Amino acid sequence: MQQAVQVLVDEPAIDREFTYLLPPELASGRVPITVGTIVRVVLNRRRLRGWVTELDAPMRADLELAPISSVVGVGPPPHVVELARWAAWRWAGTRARFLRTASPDRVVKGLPASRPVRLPKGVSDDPSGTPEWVENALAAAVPAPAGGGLPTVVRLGPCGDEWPLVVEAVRHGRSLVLVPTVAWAAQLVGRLRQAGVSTALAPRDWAGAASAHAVVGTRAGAWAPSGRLDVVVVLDEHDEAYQEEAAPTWNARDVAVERARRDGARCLLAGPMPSPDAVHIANAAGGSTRISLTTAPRPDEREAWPRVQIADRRQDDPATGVWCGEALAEMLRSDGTVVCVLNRTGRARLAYCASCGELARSRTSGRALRLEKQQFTDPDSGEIRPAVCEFCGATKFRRARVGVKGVAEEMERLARRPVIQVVGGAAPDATSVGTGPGALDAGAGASSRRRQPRPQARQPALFIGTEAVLHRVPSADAVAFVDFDQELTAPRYRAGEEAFALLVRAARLVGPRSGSGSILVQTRLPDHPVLAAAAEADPSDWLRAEVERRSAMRQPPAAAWALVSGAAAPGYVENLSAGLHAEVLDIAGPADGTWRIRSDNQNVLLDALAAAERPSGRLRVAVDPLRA
DNA sequence: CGGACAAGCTGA
DNA sequence: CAGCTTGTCCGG
Repeated sequence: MQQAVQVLVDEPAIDREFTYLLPPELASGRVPITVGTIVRVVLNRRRLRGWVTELDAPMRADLELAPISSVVGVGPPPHVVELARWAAWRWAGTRARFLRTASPDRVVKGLPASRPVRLPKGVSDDPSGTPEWVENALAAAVPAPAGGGLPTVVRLGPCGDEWPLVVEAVRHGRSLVLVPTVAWAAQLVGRLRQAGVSTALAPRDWAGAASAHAVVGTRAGAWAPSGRLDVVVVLDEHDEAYQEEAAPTWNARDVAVERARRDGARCLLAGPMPSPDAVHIANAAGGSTRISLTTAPRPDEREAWPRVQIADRRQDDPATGVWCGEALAEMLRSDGTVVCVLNRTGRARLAYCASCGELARSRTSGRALRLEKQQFTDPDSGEIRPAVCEFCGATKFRRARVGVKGVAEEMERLARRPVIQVVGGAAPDATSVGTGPGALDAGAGASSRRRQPRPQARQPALFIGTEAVLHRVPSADAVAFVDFDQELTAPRYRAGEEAFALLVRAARLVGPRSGSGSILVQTRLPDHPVLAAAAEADPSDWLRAEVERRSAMRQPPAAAWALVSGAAAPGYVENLSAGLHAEVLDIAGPADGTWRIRSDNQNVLLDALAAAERPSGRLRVAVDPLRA
């Protein structure tokens, strides 16, 4: 009698399993047939790839089963196939999408034999020893039996050394370490190997990850084919690089946390600024119990932040310059490497009081108000009120409006040296097209020769650019944010978090407090919690306020959101509102063809999304997207 | 998704 | 009513 297996075809639009016969010659071939094995099948005259999802599927007497055409190669191990099932629920996507991410990009015919676990002897010889707080962090992350453990949040300054944490992790067993960039991953892999730890870079060395003691990976690394893990570490867990922008909007940190939970592994969410999401995850399922937080000792954390100088623009005479205050002017005249950041979005229109300099902001959300014809418009509530300064009662306002190009030209005159403009795609590693970096010659704005600026750390230079500049320039003596209010008041619920992340990046460019580097922030909101946190090298107060605000405004992670759009959206939303828990769903829309479904309980939302029937046609469901 | 097949529209 | 478009269904 022939064996039959279930196969999930690699066609997200189909998202169904089919039964196929497994011919004996394929069952005993070179590639072992397990759950996850990648096969080729014919479905409706089309040849498709697919994954085996079940061995020994029941025979179907009612139809003539087709055989599997061929075995392509090794696929994700069974527990990762299960993880993909969970992720499909968690982000309202199809399993095929996740299994693709979890599969090797080239055919793998066999895995290397699992090497005997060799604990890193070399690293334990480190004369300085393991810092006590690192030991505490690992100890705090002891997994509860039966996968009930919660992650520990670990806080260390932006220039702090994460190496002891990584060493301590691999010492505790088989580890998965996630980092936001390939460069960082490669550097960690090299260091671990040098220390004698068998290490694979995921997802690049897919097959190697199956047997390595330590796996270091970027976003897709969360899907590495490792066996049962003992420790999961996510470095810079706040970094947006972990989140997939296209639907399904999955986040590698969250996948890693779930993986740790399933394996009963210790889980550490580390970084200089714990994200509200991490706090939520570590916060015993949203209850009010205290979160597990380990921080580097205060002196260490303080040392790991550079000095942050806050230039209060309210006190500057507007006549001296629209974009440049005294402190910045002085910094520009210095002869070190200076990086100026200006996220010029032409649409950002800020208004500030002509007499006291205070920025006009919404009382509820803190977002910048729009000034139109002597009236303020609140971008959140749509409320309109007369333009009167809340602080001094004056009625005259000025508009702040600055762009990279104009500033670059003035900056050259001021600094008396060439300014290198770096404007590019927002994605740090993406090759930018069109607006690629080019050098500006002094005075001449229109240099026709465009070339990559190979930023040399040795040679002092003056850079200006959008936040992309923080990804391109490796180090600097100073970083200046020309107009930080734009970041602080951007019309996105994560604006504060993103602004803080920029300061973290800047901190890494200029180095720790004991060095000579510094950050300068021009602002009309000098008391903003984000700025206070960076200046004090302590994000505690900011985090507390941010978590409270998200909770009060029912924003993620306090509430779960799903944005639904596409041709099939109207029918799908109708099915949702007719569903079982419709009364606890908050359905709003459509606005620009997009509905927003909200619930205070994530499980309720996700179960409802999964239960509602999807009409045929294009449908995009984005769960907790970054921008909403 | 993409092929099959049915139902609807058009023009000589 | 052939010849074409448009829509719905379904796959092992």
